[in-house]
Amino acid sequence: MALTPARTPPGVLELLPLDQIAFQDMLDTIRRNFERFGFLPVETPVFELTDILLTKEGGETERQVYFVQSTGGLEKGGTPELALRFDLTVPLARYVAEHEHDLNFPFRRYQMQRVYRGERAQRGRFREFYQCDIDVIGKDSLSVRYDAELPAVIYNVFRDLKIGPFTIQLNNRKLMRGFFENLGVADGEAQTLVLREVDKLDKRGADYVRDTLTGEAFGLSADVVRKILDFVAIRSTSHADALAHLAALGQGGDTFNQGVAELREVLELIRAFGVPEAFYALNLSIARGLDYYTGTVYETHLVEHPQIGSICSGGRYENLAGHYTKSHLPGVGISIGATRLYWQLREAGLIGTGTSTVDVIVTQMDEAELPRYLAIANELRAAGIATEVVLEPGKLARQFKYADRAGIRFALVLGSDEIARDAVQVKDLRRQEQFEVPRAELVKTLRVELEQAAAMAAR
RNA sequence: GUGGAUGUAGCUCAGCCGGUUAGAGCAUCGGAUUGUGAUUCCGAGGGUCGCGGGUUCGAAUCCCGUCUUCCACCCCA
Repeated sequence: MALTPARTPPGVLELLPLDQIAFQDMLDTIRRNFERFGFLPVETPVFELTDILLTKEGGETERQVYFVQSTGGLEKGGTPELALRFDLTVPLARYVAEHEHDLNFPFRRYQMQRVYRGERAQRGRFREFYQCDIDVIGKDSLSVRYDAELPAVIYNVFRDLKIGPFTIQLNNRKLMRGFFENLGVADGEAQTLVLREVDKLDKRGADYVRDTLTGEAFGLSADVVRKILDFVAIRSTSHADALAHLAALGQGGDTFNQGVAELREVLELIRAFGVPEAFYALNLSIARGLDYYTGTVYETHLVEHPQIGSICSGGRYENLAGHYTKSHLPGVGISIGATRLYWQLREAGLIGTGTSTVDVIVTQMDEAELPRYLAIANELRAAGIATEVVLEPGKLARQFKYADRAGIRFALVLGSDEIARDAVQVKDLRRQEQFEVPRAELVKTLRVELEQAAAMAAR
């Protein structure tokens, strides 16, 4: 019989156990901080009704969505009834609209689940990946103060992930739109297109963007383009510098002035939220491609690894669920693409394999003593120590090799000698040390060893 | 979805002006006086050379097609 090659479809990230542990550690850190800031957990199904997901009718969305079809439906043909979610924001909108009367507003939710996009697979781009989102949804209105809270969450998350210095970069869509209006680019659609080009500044360089904007597609004058590029080049180097830049912008139209005022308030509050000023900055080139952002927008970059790009982004939107409810539900949210982040951190050497979740392995010296080994394991487990017992007889060398490859740090050895002395040999495979402890002190000793190991790992 | 490159062992690759049984390193598995791993030594398994067709006495090697993967664009986490 011909074998079917065992392989994953392209565009997925499947990990070996120790890597999976490292990835889960990352998710745990993110979740812990989301909860610390008082966000509530929500999970939604991987698939939604097709008409819910495709309300936007955007060609891009439809091209990237995976449809889900039952066998019966397949025979009937037509557009499938179900589709896989491609982000967590659309499901959130549906969720909030559906449960509107049972939710407490402002509604603060976090959600960490996989999403699916039918993209052409490429390095560091996935078709199945985790998003870790937090959003705050207001009823009728939502203070701009929440726009300042999210950077505080971001700061706490990435500080705890210990992946080096980073900058949360801020901009405001109102400021951008107001600025474009002043230049005569009044049409919303055109502004979006210009913003999208401006977003490529860091990647493609000023010359490319200048050529595009003065070219046929946009037809802007050289003077206007120069003003845009100068404006968009503004970056702050400190809190005071950011405020000075805002002050220097002067007055524009209503939209422009509102954008400036919002940015000023957000900046002031970010500081009050306790984010050190080295970790946030004004960057007027941050545009974000998504057209539903209406105010504050964020991107976060690692200072020492700019090639990684944004590791967390989001912003303010004026009305979350307009497709599903007449209620006006403004919100602000951010998203961490955990799968890509993990993958890139690993590529950059910033994250290694995890530590095995198994603390101790009980080796099998003497098959007849198996009940004794199992009793010890039960005692350790009761004390909260994750323990594995070797159940099949075999050479000790093999057992150690197994433990080593599994990344299990401590191995217990109990043969007739130790049993006679009522003692246990504890071998630390990492430090290549072995010592004997009285049987009665085993749990206490292992606890101390494990605490030390954890403390060393945390440094 | 558009354009460009790639394809030899599980992985990284060598072999390619056509010529005997296709190689290396790493990995895997086994052994080195029976209670100690990752280091050392010895040995073993593993490839219809992406797939199909063509040229030829003879193809991993040349030609055509096809698929795959990768890169860029689009878009984005």
